[in-house]
Amino acid sequence: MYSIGQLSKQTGVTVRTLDYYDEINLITPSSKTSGGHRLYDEDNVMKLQQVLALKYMGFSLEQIKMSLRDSANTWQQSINEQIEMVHQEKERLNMLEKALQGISYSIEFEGEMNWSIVFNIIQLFQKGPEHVFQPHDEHLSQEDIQKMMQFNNQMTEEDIEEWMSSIQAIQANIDIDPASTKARELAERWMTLADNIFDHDEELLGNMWQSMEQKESTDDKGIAFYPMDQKFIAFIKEVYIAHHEGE
Amino acid sequence: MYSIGQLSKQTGVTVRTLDYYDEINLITPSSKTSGGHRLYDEDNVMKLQQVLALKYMGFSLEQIKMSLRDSANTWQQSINEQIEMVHQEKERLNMLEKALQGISYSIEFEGEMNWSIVFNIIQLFQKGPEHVFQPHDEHLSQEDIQKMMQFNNQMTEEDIEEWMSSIQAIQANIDIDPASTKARELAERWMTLADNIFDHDEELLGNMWQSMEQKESTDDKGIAFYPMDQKFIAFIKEVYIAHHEGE
DNA sequence: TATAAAACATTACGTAACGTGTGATTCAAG
DNA sequence: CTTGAATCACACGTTACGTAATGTTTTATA
Repeated sequence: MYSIGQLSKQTGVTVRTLDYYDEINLITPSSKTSGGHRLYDEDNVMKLQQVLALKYMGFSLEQIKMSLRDSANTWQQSINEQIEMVHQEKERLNMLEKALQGISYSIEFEGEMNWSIVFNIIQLFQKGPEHVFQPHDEHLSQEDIQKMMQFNNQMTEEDIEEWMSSIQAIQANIDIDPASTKARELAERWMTLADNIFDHDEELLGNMWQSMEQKESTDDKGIAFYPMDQKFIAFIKEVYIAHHEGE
Repeated sequence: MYSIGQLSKQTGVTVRTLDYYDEINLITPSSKTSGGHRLYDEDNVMKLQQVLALKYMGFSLEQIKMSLRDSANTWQQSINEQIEMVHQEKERLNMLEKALQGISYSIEFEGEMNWSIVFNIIQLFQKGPEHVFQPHDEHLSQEDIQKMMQFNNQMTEEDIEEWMSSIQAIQANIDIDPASTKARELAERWMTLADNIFDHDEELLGNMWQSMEQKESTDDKGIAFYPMDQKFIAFIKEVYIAHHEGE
C-alpha cells in the first residue's frame, strides 16, 4: 500500500494529477486511512500505468475512463481510430510546415512581412491549389491542376530552396541586359528547374506559362505564382527572345 | 464601416469570437454608434485577416497581440521558431504513429490487449531502443544499437507488415515438424526478411541473434524483441539444425 | 410614427487537464 | 505529546472561445 506521495515519486506523476484522477473517478484509491488519507494498492498502480500509456497514445481522460470501465471494449478499433487521427494531424502539420516555409522564404525575399502573399500561401495550403488557380482560367484544365498539386507535394525542402534561390537570383538581376550571357544562364537555370520539377511534362509547362502570362496582365498582383511577378515573367521572355533571335 | 454581424458574415468568424477579440483588446472597433454598437473599418478588417493568418500558423492570441503591437517585431525569427515547433511535433507524431502501429499489431497477434507489451513498445518509442536493449547486454555494442535504430526507422509500414506477417505465419505453425519443407520455407522467409531489413549486415545479425538467445533465457518474457518469444527462437534454431544436418 | 423583429451588448458559466496556491488536518518521529 | 512533514479539501487560473440568458439598440414594415 502506497500513500499518494509515494505513488507520485514512484511513477513521476504529480500529486495533483493523482488527486485529479481520484476527483474524476478515474483512479480511486482502494482504501483510506481513518483520517482520510488515500492508500493505493498494486491494482491501482497497474491501472495508473495503463492510464499513462493510453494518455501517451493520445486518448482523453474521458475516453480512457470509459475504455477501462468497459471490459468488452474493442481496443483494436480504438487504436486504429487513433492511428487515423494521428495520420490526419500529421497531414495538417505537413501542410502547415510547407506554408510556414513559404512564408519564411517570402520574408527573406521581401525583407518584410507581405500580408497579401501570406494570405495567398495560406489559402493555397488550406484549400488546395484548385481554389487559387481555378477561377476562370481557360489555360489550365482540372487535370493540369491535379498534376501541379502532385508535383508540388513531391517537392522536398531542398527542391523548394533551390527553386526559390533561382528565382531570387533572377530578381536580384532583373534589370540586366536580357541579351547578356549571365541573363541566359539565369533563365536557363530557372527553366531547367521548372522542367525537372514538372517531370518534363512540356504540355503542362506550356499551359502554366500561358496562364501565368495572362494572370499577370489581368489579376490583382499575380500572387498565385509567387514570387514570380510580371517583371519576372517579362524578363524570362525577353531573355528567350534575345537569345532566340541571336542564333 | 461594418457592424459586427456584417463583419462576421464577411469573414466567417463568429460574432462571439469578434466579441472576444474586442474583450481582450486584440481587435477593438474603430468607432461605436451612440447606442454602443461596434463599428469596424477597413483597418479592422485587415487586422482581423492578419490575426486569422497568424492563428492558422499556430500562434496563441497572446503572441499575436504582442507581435502585432510591436512594429519592430522580427517575423523571420517568430516564423522559424514556429517551423521548429511544427517539426518537433511532427517527430513526436511519427513516433506515436509507429508505437500505435506496433500496439495494433500486438493486439492482432494476441487477440487481446497485452499491457506489458504495450508498456514496452511505448518505452521503445519514448526513450529509444538504447534504454530497452542496453542493460547488461554484452552482445550488442552501442554501435550495434545505433545501427538497429537506423534500420528500424527506415522501415516502411509495408516492411513492418510483411515482417509481422512472416512472424505470425511461424507462430501459427510453431508446432509442425522442424524438418518439414513448410518449416524450412517459413524460416527461410523470415531469415530473408531479417537479412533485408538489416541490409545484409551479417555481423549485426549475429550479435542480435546471440543477444536474443540469451535474453530469452534470463529476461522476464523476452519482450524486447516482440513478438518473437523463446519458442519462436527455438523453432528457428531447430529448423536450421534439422535442415543443416539433413544436407 | 408606432411597433415588431432582428441585431447587438453584457454577463456569466462551461470546456480539459491539470498548476498553483491556502488553510486545516493527519501522520511519523522523537 | 509535541513538532514538522505529509496530506487533505477547496478554490481559482489557464486557452479560445460555445452557449445560453437577459436587456438594449437598430432596422424594417405597417
